[in-house]
Amino acid sequence: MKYSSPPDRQFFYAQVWDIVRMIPPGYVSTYGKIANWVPIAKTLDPQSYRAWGARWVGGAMANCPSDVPWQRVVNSQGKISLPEETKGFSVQRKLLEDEGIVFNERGVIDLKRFGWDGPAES
DNA sequence: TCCTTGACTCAGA
DNA sequence: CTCTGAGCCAAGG
Repeated sequence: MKYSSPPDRQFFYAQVWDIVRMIPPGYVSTYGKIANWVPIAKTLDPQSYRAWGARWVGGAMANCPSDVPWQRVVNSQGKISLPEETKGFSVQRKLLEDEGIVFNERGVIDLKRFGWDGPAES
């Protein structure tokens, strides 16, 4: 069956955190890319992973240890993936600006300029 | 056990 | 550029 083996949430999160910790200051990555860099459990259907991996990464960010630079993870549009009125939004934006990342008028980060290419590129 | 909800992404209009 | 719909797992109430 497609989802016979439930993903090990703890393990998945740990892998995500490891990758996020590799993002250099002043750069950002996206949920989707990170999901791609995490090895897919062989028991997991690739199609489901494609549809849910990014959200699981989001879940990992929501539960990350304090040593993980979660603020360097944004959505594929280059925007902070949190409601603007929340505390988290302002915290994330400030942390990123302190690292030198620039937001345009619409609150969008230029991924061409600040996007990180991944573990392999480092 | 059923129902809701979630830090997503991509294609199409 | 903005908005919509589809994709479809898992934890928690």
